[in-house]
Amino acid sequence: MEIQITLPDGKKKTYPKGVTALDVAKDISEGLARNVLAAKVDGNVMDATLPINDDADITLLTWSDDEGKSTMWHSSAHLLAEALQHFYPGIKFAIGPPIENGFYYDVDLGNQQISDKDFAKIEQKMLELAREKNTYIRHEISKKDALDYYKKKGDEYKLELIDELEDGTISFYEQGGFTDLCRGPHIPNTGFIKAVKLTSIAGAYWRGDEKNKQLTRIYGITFPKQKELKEYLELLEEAQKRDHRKLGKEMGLFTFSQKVGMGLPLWLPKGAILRERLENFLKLAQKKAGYLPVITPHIGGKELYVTSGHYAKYGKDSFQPIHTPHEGEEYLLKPMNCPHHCELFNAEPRSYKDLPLRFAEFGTVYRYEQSGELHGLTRVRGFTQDDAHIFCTPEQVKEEFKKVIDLVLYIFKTLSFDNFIAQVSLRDPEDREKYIGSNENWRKAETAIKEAVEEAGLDFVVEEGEAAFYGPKLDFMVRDAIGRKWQLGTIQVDYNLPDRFELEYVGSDNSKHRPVMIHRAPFGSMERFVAVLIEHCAGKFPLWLMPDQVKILPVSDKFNKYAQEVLNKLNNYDIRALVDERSEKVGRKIRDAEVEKMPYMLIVGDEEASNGTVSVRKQGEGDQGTHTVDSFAELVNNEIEALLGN
RNA sequence: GCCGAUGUAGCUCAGGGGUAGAGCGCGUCCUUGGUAAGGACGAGGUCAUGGGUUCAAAUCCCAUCAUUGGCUCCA
Repeated sequence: MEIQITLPDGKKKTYPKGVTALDVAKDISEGLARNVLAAKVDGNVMDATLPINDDADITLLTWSDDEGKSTMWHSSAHLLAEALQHFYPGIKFAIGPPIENGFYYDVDLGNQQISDKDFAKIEQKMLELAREKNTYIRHEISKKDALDYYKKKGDEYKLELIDELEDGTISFYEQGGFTDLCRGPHIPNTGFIKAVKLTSIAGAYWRGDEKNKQLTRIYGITFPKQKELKEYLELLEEAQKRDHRKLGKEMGLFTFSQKVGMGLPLWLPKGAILRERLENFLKLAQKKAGYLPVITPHIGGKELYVTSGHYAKYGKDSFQPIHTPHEGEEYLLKPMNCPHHCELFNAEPRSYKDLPLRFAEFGTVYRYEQSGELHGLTRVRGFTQDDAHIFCTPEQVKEEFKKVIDLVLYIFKTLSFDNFIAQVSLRDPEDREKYIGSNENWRKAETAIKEAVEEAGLDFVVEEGEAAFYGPKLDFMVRDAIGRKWQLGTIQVDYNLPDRFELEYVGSDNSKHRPVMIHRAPFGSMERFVAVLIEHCAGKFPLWLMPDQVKILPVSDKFNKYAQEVLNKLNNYDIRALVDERSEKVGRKIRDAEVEKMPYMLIVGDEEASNGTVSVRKQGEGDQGTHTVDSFAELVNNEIEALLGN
């Protein structure tokens, strides 16, 4: 019996039935066969060593394929388990999947302890086992036998997993002296793993539920070449240099104080200037887009949040109410601006002619976050949202939504954020209880978002179960220096709050109607946005955002006076400059200015002072020749205008 | 909140049961310079906090606090 194998380039070849992907690879070239980690057969990733019995499309997966990498990391998790089993008798295994950068295994060590000091010996053992080139052998096994195996081992985690599997679909994988419940696929043998690095150790709850027992999670990563591990570690190191916490400190942008409280950032002058520029930039864009400014207080009466539904949902997990000393009133620190904005809408009778009504506010909100979750400026307890709420008719929703998408994209483009992910977050179809509002409204909102996103031509991913409890949303996600995903901009459709606050407008038919609300924040929060911006540009902000744009470097003390004259002139042009008056050589002043990422340096000495000029040096680019102060100012302002696209 | 790690000068970090260390930064003085580090001298620390062990603790032990890597959560 022969079968036909179709390769990705469309080439068809005939092989005897039962041929393996590895055989096919060997047929193509020995070199390829040495690099095949797994195979995709009719769209399913499987072991390269399994027989293929029917005509099939196959793709051979190597290290250059994401699926090849994750197969190897999955196999690496098994290898880690085998090594752990060697050192920690009685260890129980939970789950050990591949992840984006490597893999982990969750284990229950019983009374034994493990720490990162043990990593070296575990890594060595893994490499030793890898060198044995043990094959990963797949065993199809009956549910009963699977259960018996783990009953004997006393591993309740695997038993729980098997319990949920259907008989006939269960497989074990065995390599060397280790057998694990596993769907697969795996690499042919452990020999592909040439470099191993265990990266961290952490607690993780069994099945991700904090009510369950906490297991020990060991993270690691492996590579087929030692060199690649080295490169990866260097990359990590580079990324850490961009960490906004480090750069924020170095550049004097923000700080924290124990006395003020954890998760409550303090903006230093330079950071405040940066943030102010961002705010002004957005304010201008919003003004053009028809937003109206509003201002609301930092606290709100408890009833406000009872009405909005937030009290029932988050009351217990918020900063607790503030009580007035004599009247016994209760106020909450505002965790969001929308209830206040609803009351602004309600302040006057509204006509359909007023809609869409767009209320914008840089509103500072306070949310209780668990202490362990706080992180630099990306996860804080007090932050300022670039918030706005659009009140519109149901017919206007899609159009307004699209306009907001345009605004977000304009902002991202201006700041050259290009590698964001647009994520449409919908309800969890399994768990309707989590959400408030009618099915009808949810369906309307979800449809409006999907249509708006499609019409805007945006690439997006859909995540079920990620919606806010009151409505679906479109989030713009970006990654930070260490690869973590953060939500920046967000746009959310809400049919719920207008109901709860009984918002109404008079339609053209002279009867009352309920408006729809769109919550939106292009930056998300100023804190998080600045954090991501810092990491994105490694502290080299666009010129218009730089807290200090120009440093004037007198060649010697004798020219400090002329430097001050230049400074005054630049101030008149609204250029933020300062003078390096230290008694240092100009080479030193240049170096320091370069290191602190000063966009422009103006060297002034005898020649410049007598001609009323400056010698211009651009950060990272070097000498730009001599300019008059006026022409330099023009140059800077032109550059800024070009960046802002005005 | 839970599990792990860390906490020494303004910053980055070394050290380690018996006078507290380096580099950078900072200050003073010398030098007055031309496109990425001039020189000399100096100031700065109850070694996170509180207990314990010890003749003696920054060092060992315990607790607390903070920071940090994860987990859970995230309007």
